[in-house]
Amino acid sequence: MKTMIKDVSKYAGEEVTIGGWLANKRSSGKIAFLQLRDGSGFIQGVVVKEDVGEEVFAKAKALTQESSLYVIGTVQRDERSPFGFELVVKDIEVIQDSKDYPITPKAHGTEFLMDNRHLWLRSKRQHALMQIRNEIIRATYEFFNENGFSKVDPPILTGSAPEGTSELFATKYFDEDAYLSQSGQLYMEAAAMALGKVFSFGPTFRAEKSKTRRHLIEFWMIEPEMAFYDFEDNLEVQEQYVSHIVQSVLKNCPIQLNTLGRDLSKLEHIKAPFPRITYDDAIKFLHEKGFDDIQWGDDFGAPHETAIAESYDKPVFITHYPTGIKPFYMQPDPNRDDVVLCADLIAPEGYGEIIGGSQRIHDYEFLKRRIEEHNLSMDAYKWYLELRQYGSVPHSGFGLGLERTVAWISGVEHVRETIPFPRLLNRLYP
RNA sequence: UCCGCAGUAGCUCAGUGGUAGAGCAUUCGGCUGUUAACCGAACGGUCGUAGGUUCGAGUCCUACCUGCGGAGCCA
Repeated sequence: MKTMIKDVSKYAGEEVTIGGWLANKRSSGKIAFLQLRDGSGFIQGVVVKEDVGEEVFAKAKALTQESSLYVIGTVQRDERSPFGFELVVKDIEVIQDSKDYPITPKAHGTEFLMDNRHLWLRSKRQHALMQIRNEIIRATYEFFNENGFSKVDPPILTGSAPEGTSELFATKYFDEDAYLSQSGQLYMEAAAMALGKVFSFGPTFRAEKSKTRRHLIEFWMIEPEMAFYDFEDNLEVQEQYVSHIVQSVLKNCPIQLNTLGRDLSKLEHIKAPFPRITYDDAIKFLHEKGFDDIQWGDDFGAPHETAIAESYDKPVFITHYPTGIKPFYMQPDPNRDDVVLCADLIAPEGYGEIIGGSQRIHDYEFLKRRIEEHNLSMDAYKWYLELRQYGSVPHSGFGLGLERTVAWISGVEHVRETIPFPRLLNRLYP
């Protein structure tokens, strides 16, 4: 059994064997420094010529970037290492000699790195991002499992197009038209009527020609749905969930956040409750700020969202949007039917909307009327309407975009680095 | 789809109408508890594509291709 780098602190003073790759090397006539990685972490191996002899030292000097190898050595505490430990190398066994590794230890452009995404993932920065992504996923399962939710998997292939086909990826289901899912929400509503509190975690596809740092063609969404939860209950789940994942990353990924140079003071205070502002007040606020390009009834653009988010140091809920700019299934405010019981959660620092959620209409006749008003196919929504015929209850849910959340917590500019193999407007390779 | 920026060595870039350059990578040599190590040498080019202006184009003009940033739309 090989020792994992992340566990070496348990083996101080002992001899271990590590299976890994050479990330980089600095060598000379008398001493060589091997930057080793094994997937679990990074550590420096030190090869001293007078201790290992000519043969092993020559082997160390000849090592090339990203060669795979077994390294046998003694774990030693050393204050010069940012990690606290080094490996004093005794012997090296090369598994495969790597030639001309494309990603050199110097600056590279985005296009080149994206063309080499399969190799770029090995870098310290990308490794840190993938581990933070994994921690957010782990903390998501932890949060929902501990709070009585069941994970339910909605289908990815769907039949008729729910809300217009322009942003859907069309495919064939034998002889029928089919589309890749752009949201599992409607299915999750059905699941909530069966299991009470449910959440999904899966891919989502949007055939939008979006070209910004916040957009992917294929991205992952977490969609909880809760029976008997009203609008207010929904917001409380959201702020507790987001607080939980931020605090989990702070607790379990300190090395990764440090690798990324993340300012921890921007994350430490992210705890429920989160501030709220109504759409009405947000419009007033924007007018006071000098935005005269937006009127009541318009949806916010990215600059508007950023301006609102900048006046808070936590994520902020924007609530009660006009009915006309939101989907047909959202429950109107009982006090005024020109706004709906919905909220978007806007992340700080300009990362944009990370959650969209609402209370859903549970009255059969009303929902049916809404479907008609939106000129949607009654056949396609037959099963969805039936949820309101057989024991309908008030219920709410939301969807969180994983990559935007990873980008915000990690502090990286672009969502393309937060998913292993991003699908972008002009990228399907590798 | 619209607006803006870019494309020169494997990579990152400089080159301001007159002989194609540097750093990194690679190879060879030197040297050091090194931190994108450093020093010396070698190797490395259809200047995105097509056309045009000019005695002469990497450089100026036109079109196209590709990428990046942003908008719209959204998570």
